[in-house]
Amino acid sequence: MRLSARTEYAAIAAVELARRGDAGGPVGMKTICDAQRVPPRFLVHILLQLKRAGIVASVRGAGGGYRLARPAAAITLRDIREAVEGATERPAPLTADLAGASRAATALLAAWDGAARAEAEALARVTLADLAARSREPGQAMYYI
Amino acid sequence: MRLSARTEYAAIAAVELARRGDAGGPVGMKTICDAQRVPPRFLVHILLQLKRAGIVASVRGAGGGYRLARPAAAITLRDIREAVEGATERPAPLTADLAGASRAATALLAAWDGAARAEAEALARVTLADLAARSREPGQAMYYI
DNA sequence: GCAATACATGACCAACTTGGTAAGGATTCT
DNA sequence: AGAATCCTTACCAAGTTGGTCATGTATTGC
Repeated sequence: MRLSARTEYAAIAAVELARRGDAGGPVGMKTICDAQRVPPRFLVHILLQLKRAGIVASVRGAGGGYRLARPAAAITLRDIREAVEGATERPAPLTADLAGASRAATALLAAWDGAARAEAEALARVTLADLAARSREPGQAMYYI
Repeated sequence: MRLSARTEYAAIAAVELARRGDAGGPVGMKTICDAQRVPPRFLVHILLQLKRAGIVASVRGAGGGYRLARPAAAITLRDIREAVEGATERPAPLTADLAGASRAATALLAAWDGAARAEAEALARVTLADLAARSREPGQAMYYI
């Protein structure tokens, strides 16, 4: 799985919003950037995409900022990835001339799609609430590469 | 899951080789291209990658061509994708400054990695032998998008 | 030996994507 | 009014992708 910087930043920001919750009013971009070392000029665009996808909501003006548009338990990593990368869930067939599409190509396409589905389902099982909770657990085992 | 043209072509070519089997000697590039509508000049490079990865073997000279280097049942789509796209299996963390890596980032990384693993395992379950057999089944249900 | 066949290799290129910056506009609070 | 903060569009450098081209090298058949 290839992970773009946009997607990673989007997830980091969303988890940060989930961690802060609704109390304390909306969270400013600056706060997120400071906490997570994300280039602010870039995060603007990403948050905008999340907003258009209905994942976050914004409050303009002084004292404004962002909050999650839905409960953290109702937002998954899959939602976030789709919001940022577009719903390119399913691998498009190169061999689009359907008449000549060999059965081999058909079988292949089904296989690619199965893998894409497996990945998407794995992402759909992780909610922002999970991640926020996990990020608060003390003494958690470090994740090593 | 994003699927590059290289990967798709590589898989198509590999399945074609599996379909033809070892009888009849090596299969020429031209044969593959004609059967599957792949630009020949491009396929050269892809087959070379597959060769370097030990997935196909080549025979040079007149009457030469390609064949699978291993039994079709021992080659999976995962092998092919890794051969072509490089073993970029695991999403690299942007927040590589480990000391400051928040627990949130750590939890996220584990989640991304889980999804990548799920996808890779799904691909590893599909062998070229499966695909070749499936491509020979008559009256198979068409795969619609 | 020679020509034809067919893989091998590296250079090159246009188009697109990615990651990020810049600047000005709109909205709200004080 | 003025400061804070989000919104929008435009722009840009660098890398990746999807190919093409030219040329080299190995093998077979005559």
